[in-house]
Amino acid sequence: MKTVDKALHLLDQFSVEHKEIGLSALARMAGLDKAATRRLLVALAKHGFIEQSAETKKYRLGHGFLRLARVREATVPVTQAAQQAADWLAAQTNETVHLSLPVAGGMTTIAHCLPNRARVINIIPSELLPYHATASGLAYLAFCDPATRNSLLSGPLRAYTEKTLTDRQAVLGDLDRFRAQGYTVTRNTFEDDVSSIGMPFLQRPGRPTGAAAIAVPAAELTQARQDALLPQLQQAVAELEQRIAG
Amino acid sequence: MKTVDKALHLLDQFSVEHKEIGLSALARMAGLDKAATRRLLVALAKHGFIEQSAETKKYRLGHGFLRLARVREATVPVTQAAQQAADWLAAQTNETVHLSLPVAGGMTTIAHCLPNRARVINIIPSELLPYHATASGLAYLAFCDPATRNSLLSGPLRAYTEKTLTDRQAVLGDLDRFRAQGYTVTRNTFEDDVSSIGMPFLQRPGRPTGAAAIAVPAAELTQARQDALLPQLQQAVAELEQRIAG
DNA sequence: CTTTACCGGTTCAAATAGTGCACCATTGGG
DNA sequence: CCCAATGGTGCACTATTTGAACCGGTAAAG
Repeated sequence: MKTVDKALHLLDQFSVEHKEIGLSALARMAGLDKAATRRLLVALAKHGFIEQSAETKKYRLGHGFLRLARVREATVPVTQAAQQAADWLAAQTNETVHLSLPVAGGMTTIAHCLPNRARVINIIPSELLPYHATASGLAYLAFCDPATRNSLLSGPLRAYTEKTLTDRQAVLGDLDRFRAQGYTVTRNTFEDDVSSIGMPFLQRPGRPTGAAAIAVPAAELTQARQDALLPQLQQAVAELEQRIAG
Repeated sequence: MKTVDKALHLLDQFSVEHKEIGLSALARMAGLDKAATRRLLVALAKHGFIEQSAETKKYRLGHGFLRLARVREATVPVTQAAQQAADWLAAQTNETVHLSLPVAGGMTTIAHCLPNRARVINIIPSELLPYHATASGLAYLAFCDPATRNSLLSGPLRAYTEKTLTDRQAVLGDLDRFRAQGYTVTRNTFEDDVSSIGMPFLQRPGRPTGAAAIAVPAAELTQARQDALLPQLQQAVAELEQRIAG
């Protein structure tokens, strides 16, 4: 189904950073011919997944996604449950929390909560969390099936900081360790001075849906702090799994 | 792009009423061959728009929609603005309000608000509002372009109550009247004892995005009541249009 | 006031991708 | 135990998608 692949690949080009894209630009970004791109856009538009700005002639996502997101949320109420989990965990730990789901290129934030204090780790919800450099991404990788893992790790591993692991073998080694201990820890691998503890949440054993993570200023993540945070993260994940199972 | 059409047509089969659908059932519903259906589903699943229940083997919408709905909402914040408009209008009028967007087969509710009193018109948010039988649907039809109108009215016109107009010519005649006066009024055409006043909200002149409607117990919609409600509906729509234009 | 270089959009012969029947292996009533 | 469903697949046949080259228009550069 190469044609469908291409159409959906077009949709993947849109993001909070690229809300509206012109025909030529979109064709270039997706690596497709202009004519093909246009045909695909017309088909997508027919079903409300794409619309074209009348003045700029640029394309943007259509309202079709609102309806289907509602249906999806009625089917598996993750977003709602995730927000509850985030709020609870942030209140318990007094740290920044975020929950994310896997998409191509990284994990996307679906819920987050900042604690009530002055110095906190901020979160940019639109930013994709790379798989190899974040506690959330690694948590997902560690527990997903090997085929998915290999495909997600197939691209080049960018170094976000000096501490980012860019060697595939080293990452895979870490993943084994993480899988054994049931959670992930990263220190300054995505942003300097930020450490994180991550844990996947599963729909059923061996099938991770997404990941939860607590982000802490690097200096504050002592062994004692980590030991204190872990059970709380575990409890939040357990309750979330309960809620999305039904 | 017939292939893309078919793939998207599959997605249209899913609704709050049909959250999970088996392969054969889905093929039947969409009027496609089983093999073709499966190939399309696999392609959709690859991009996170479909997932398969491991136990029942049935298919359901994937999490891809959550992400893209977020992007869409960041692009054109209709849902948020619509909810504000619904809340304001319900408070002003002390009546039930709902805002909806056009999709295949009817208008889908994106925001609604019930007033603070005992006897109210209830709303089932997942229910599609048929174009020819509701104030919202007619409001959209009256102001959209003729080609869209014809295609939306092309199917058989079901009689929901004794008062539902099922003659295409009669509906078109009403639409002309509605377009002239700028709003729609329906009396018991979708549910008995419910009257509604509807109005489209436009992205730009001649381009309706969706519709707002006030639902009132039929006996209460006197001429005086209608005259009182109309300016409030107008104001709510005007403010909503302001907010979604930027 | 050209010239150049984009842009969105369209065309049609050539190449490729999608089709759907017939066929499994399972599952669950009657 | 059988029949009628289900989900899933292989393959000869055929319809669809492709993309270089092409418009006409606009905007900045010479």
